[in-house]
Amino acid sequence: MKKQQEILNFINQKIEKEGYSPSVREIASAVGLKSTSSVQHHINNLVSKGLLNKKPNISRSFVKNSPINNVKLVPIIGAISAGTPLMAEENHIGTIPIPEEKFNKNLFALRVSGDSMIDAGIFNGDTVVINKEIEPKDGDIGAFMVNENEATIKFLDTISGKKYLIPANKNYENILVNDFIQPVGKVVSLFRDI
Amino acid sequence: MKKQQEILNFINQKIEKEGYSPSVREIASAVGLKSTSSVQHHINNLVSKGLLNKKPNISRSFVKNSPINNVKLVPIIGAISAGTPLMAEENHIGTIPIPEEKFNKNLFALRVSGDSMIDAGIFNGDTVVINKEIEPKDGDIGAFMVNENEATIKFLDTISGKKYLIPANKNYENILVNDFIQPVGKVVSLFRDI
DNA sequence: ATTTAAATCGAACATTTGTTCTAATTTGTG
DNA sequence: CACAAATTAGAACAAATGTTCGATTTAAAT
Repeated sequence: MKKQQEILNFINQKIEKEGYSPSVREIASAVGLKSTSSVQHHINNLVSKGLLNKKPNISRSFVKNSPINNVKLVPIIGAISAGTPLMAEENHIGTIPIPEEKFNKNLFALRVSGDSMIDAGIFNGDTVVINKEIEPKDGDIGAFMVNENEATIKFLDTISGKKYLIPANKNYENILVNDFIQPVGKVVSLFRDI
Repeated sequence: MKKQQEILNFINQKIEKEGYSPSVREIASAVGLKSTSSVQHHINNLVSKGLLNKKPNISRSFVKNSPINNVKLVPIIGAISAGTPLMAEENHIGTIPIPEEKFNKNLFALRVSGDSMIDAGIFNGDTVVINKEIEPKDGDIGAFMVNENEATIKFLDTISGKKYLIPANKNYENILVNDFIQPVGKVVSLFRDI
């Protein structure tokens, strides 16, 4: 019973460390068994218990059942160079890991520049994740293209019948939404290195 | 040149989808090559270019060079129940993905409760990542055990020769550091769902 | 068209590898 | 101790697999 756990640990550890599965003989020598059939015996038990995944007759086909597979990477957009579209490859300055349950294909991340949202706890240098599928509604924090090349993070709200981009910093003015301001998506997460 | 990309894509795709590497023959039939040596030829090129990792003479030992492998999971600590140590399993309320370059074994995450650090942009419900290896210095934001069961996030600083935990909210008082207050680590990252 | 280089093929070989079978050994139980 | 069950060992085998070599075809360059 303890050998099975030992085998399971070694398999996961090997995949984690080396990037590929161990062979039955590598397992045998790692856990101190002299016969491959002893390993096979435990493997069969682990598989029938659902604790281990493998394909029959295929070498090194153990599959790691680790939560690390439930992570997706989202591109981070940095400075937007003139004329290039927002999501262009040359604007990507990194990636950010996102748990899969929050993930969909229309997420991306934006490096925040400036302190116009400081009262909302969004600081210069922070990274915000934006869901392009959700159009920001009144009261939401959204990302907007204010001209062809510049993206900004602001609250959206309606004041006396007109839509405004509203900074969270009294030193900045509200911006009346005109036809040249286009919503990109809703801000859904925030990351900061301290 | 295009075949090499095709092979690389198939390998990564296979690992991503199945969880283990393809064999040379599986690659051959997937990309439409009739000889294993043709595949071998391209594999050698890819390896010497540094675009592919594999161990010689070991089957299915291709290593996916995807950035998703460079992600580690860090436990999130929620409410600390009475009497249980900070890192006890029962306090873990989730995990948070962290890029590997920032990762070391002494990271964990804490769900922030309260608004005492609101002026530092740390809000109620945020998740902060704490490095237990770094003892917070003056000016740093750190996590501290204020009694056996309660952790708090505060600035640390020295005022007229005495150490204080300093909230970032004028509605809260500074806390004089006594023997019952122990540093846990330095706050290094912050995550927020919006 | 001629030459050169690159890509592909076909076959073969030596290991590696998963699997099976039976026997020996250890462990647990009454 | 005696017995049954679980674990391990040993050997063997067929299939899978990585690799190499020389020949052939294809593509590129002169």
